[in-house]
Amino acid sequence: MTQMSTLGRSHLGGSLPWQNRPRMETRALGGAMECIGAPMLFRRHAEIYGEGEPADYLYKVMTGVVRTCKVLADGRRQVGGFYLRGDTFGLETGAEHAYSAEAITECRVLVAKHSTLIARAKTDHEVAFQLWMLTGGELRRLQDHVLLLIKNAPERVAAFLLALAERSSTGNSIELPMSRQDIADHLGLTIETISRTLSYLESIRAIELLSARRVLLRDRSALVRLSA
Amino acid sequence: MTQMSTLGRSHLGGSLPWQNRPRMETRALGGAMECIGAPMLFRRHAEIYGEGEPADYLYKVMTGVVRTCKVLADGRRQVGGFYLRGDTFGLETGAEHAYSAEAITECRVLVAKHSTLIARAKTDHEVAFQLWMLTGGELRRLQDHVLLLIKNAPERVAAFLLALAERSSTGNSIELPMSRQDIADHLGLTIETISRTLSYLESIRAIELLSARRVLLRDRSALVRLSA
DNA sequence: CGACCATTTGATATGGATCAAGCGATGTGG
DNA sequence: CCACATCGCTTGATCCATATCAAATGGTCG
Repeated sequence: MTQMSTLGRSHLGGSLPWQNRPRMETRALGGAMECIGAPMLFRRHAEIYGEGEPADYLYKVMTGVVRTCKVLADGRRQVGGFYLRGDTFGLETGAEHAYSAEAITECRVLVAKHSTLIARAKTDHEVAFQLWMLTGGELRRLQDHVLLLIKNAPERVAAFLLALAERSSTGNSIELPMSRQDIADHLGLTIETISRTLSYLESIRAIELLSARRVLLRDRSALVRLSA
Repeated sequence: MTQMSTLGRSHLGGSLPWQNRPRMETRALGGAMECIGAPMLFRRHAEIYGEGEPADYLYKVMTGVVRTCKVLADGRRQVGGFYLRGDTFGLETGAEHAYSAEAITECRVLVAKHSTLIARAKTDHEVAFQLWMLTGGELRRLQDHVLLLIKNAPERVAAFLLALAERSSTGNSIELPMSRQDIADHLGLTIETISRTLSYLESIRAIELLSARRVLLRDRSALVRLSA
């Protein structure tokens, strides 16, 4: 709460390292994000906003990877999702952020004031529609995630790898910018199970572990079959 | 798909058993649902719409209970949610229903054409806002559900009972209109585990099983503690 | 080179699934 | 009115997938 206002002031007020606004590929919000979004830089592991803080801003990843998390009273953590280049996060229909958001890698992010977008939405139906669609997209992602959470470990990991490959669209070799712990907390498993399952997938030649953070999908159909 | 159009025609076209439109308690959609919604009756276990069918209608429960489900290829079923009186379901931002919907009990439901609401939303910001809020509410429900799915069995069941009590607001004695299988498929457990967990909760005096389908919450704080 | 942290691998424990039987309501036909 | 079938639920016994505990390995950065 307190930190968010600090964040808002310091980040948006300070001089920024790259004043030239990046060109955008997506048409979400009819370019509103690009028009009114202020660029910000977050370093690795920096908190972008905290759970329960006022949801005053909407964010869009330009470069880097962001995770959203929620921590239960006893320390268990749920990673709600990973946001890659082009993804929007932090959009809420309530007053507060339901999850916190943290930069997994150094990140460039566009930030738009929520109230400004709402004001626009009142006159521009397209903006209103896009806000709705963003929430709807997030809803669909969560529906898929619920389905994932009732599956077994190989199914979850296979589905995760396929989804990540789909989104990062970098061919068959995908980078895992997040730690095993992040993946585990996202899939509702432990780091040991993630590691073992990746080893298992390698043993059946579905993937190859080029390094801990780089995976080669060598048999997508096997992964699809596995992901049930 | 095919069935939906059939449903659309037959249900909306036929003469209805209760022509006097019910009075409504909620202000969702600024009363649009009440103005343009056609009343429909579904009997126990009737399918309201199927997964993958065109999402042409939006529904609101007047009486009875509805469940939404998704069935995986291998038969595993996920019950997405239970919808009680006053709840809206079937709202999609995509073209198709992500889940199917079925009446758990005999149900009276208001049905509004999706395209009509969209058309209204273009001129009436309030309607646009309410549609967004409905999707946002569903999103928040799903976020909570994801959190629930990473907990253990007693935590899940306790949280489920508390949430149901909250929503049905019928004091400490709550009715379970859904079967153990429905609850199990909602919480990602088996009927045996649901049954055992309820027995366990009774053994620690947190609840009392008045009958299989009626539960007395006799120690809410214990349930809250358990639900972590 | 050495310290540190992330990841992997191994051994064991355990919560919930599975398999199986019993029980209690509700309904049906004799 | 009762015998009996059915269905949903409960309870018991056992199994198994994943968690937990523990140690080894490897990669990174000073």
